[in-house]
Amino acid sequence: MGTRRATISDVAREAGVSPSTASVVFSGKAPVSDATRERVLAAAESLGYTGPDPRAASLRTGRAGIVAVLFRERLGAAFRDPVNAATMDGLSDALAPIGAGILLLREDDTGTVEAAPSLTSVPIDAAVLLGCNEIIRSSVETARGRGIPVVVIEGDAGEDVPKVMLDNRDAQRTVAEHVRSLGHTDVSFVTLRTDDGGRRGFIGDDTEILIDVTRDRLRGARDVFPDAPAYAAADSSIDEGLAAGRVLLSGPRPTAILAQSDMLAAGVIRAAEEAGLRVPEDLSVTGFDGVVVDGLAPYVLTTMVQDATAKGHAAGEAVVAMLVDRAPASVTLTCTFRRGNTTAAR
Amino acid sequence: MGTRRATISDVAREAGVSPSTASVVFSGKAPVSDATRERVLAAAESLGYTGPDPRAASLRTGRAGIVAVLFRERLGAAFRDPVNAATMDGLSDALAPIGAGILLLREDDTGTVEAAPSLTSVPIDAAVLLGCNEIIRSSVETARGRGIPVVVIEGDAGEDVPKVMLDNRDAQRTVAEHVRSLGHTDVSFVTLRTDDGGRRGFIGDDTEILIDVTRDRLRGARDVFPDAPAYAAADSSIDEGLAAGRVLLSGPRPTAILAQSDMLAAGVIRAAEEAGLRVPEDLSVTGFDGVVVDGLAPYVLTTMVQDATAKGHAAGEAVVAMLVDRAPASVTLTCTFRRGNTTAAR
DNA sequence: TTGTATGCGTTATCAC
DNA sequence: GTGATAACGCATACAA
Repeated sequence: MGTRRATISDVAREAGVSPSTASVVFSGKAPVSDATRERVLAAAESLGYTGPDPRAASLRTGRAGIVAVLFRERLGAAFRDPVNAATMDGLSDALAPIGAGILLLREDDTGTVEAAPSLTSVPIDAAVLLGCNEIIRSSVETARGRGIPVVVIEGDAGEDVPKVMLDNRDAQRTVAEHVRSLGHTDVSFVTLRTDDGGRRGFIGDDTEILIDVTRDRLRGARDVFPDAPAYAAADSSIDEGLAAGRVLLSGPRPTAILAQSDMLAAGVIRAAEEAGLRVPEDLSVTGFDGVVVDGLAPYVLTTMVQDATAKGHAAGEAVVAMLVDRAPASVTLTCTFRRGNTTAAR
Repeated sequence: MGTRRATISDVAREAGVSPSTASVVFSGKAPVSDATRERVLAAAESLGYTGPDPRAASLRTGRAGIVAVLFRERLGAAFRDPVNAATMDGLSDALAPIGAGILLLREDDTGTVEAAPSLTSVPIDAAVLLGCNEIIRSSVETARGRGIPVVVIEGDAGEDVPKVMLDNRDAQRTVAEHVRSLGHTDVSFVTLRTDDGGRRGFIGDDTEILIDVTRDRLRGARDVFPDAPAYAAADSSIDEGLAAGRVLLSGPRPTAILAQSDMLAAGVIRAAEEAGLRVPEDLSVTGFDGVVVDGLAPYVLTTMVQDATAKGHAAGEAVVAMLVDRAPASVTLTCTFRRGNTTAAR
């Protein structure tokens, strides 16, 4: 038992071939006669050798077969959000051709830089930054310092970092214009989180918003309703939307509420029902994302539909491009307006 | 530009020290005088060296700082399930002390073994198998063949593979007994998926169930109601529960429906509302998991509460134990009964 | 088609 | 506290 694990050299020796020949048998990078292949495989079998050690191979080839995705939040929280989940699906698909695994990295909330595995301590070929903000931005420098390709989703990390963007501001403006065209003037907003802490409450100045998506969508809404109050939720969930809705419906009542996500909008609708208001007759509600909100039927949200899977896919393709030395493309995806049954004329 | 990236030897030379000393400066594994540390750090800075290459380090140390989690499903689907998400949270926390990242691996549905990164082609220190079934079980052999420690969550992979189990059968029996004690005799079940395909429909024999959790919970329910019909959902979601509920409420109507997850139970409740039934007066509904179902209020499900975070945490601790050569513990977590307001006497 | 030689970048060990 | 040396296991250029 204390015997050391067989290496490819051991296999080669056992098979009576050179290490390079044995290597080729496993990598398939050069033709090998059937006879030798057989012998090598048999030798491997008899020695309990199950293939090249990925650690050694990655040192040699410079490829680890791993792409890191960097999150701000706790991993669980990150995935409960259907938009993130879809993004991961798309990323995973786009990465399949190069056979790269996805490594989840969580930017240390605690500041215990030592213990946290980070872009620098783990073998990766590329990194995808999701939900970029001021803090995460420094990771870009770290990664690029090591020559690791980086792609940013919905964030800006400088000129030469490929990004996958969404037309958040324009899209939110589109919804807002729809609402205005219905005659609404008393409008309130429910926004996504404004910082990593996830504090709830009314937002004064949008400079206090540290998260790009939140800020951009709010600006789009303010393009149409400059003075409408905005209430920040702690995260994108129905329950947060419910809480926000309760607050917004308790004072002087708006006739429309624009939420920055469908989950939040669903919560706002519940708050309205709770207050005895009918949607859309008494209150119009809009969302953002176009995700399927489990259990929201019969409501169909008026919302901007984004293709989160495509977002992940585009990021994955950019990664693949960089890894094969092609120029990666920055893309901006656009949302499409979907009129549901949650908005009506005033 | 074409110049090669600096190595630790370059830094050492620049600083006028030996490579081993430079190494120690970065690893902190041995005392170094302040003066030399300064010089090394300065040299690194000037050469743009940002620390040891993880690939080379992992070859040398035998540690990659990565723990793989193997899923059956698409990544996105895997995480939308709140139980999985919580499990990942727990795992991530338990792994934090050793600073390991989490690598998502999806067992290839396609059979394209070549392209898919798998336990054998990627540098990992340990693997966690989630939602074990017959297919995934072979992965255990693969991993163990390479000397990679493996932990299984809710599955059995043989005597010497540590597992984190849940008392699924006992727990489901507990709920069933509660329902029976309320006087119910006409009962139906809604189960989790029975195989990777996720087909809907009534289940005949439980030998056709390939997923351990589903089979165990069903057995617990059958311990109390041996002849109750069981309808399999395609996955654990409110919408699937709604579909199943519609089917079960369209024929001879049961007075109670036992669902194998809270999400499914929530859907069943919607189906009941849709059919004009009051819960729990006309129909008792139970769930499983004890997760927060976003937007289900004012209902509080009668359910078995499992600590999914603890499950992930236990798996993580087992991994850590194995990595430091301690004997890992197999644990069985137990669920606790929670009486909500969705069950009532017949 | 097969073999030989070399180095990928690091760190553990030991001696000083 | 510091330095010399030897692996770690493999893949590739090149020669045969």
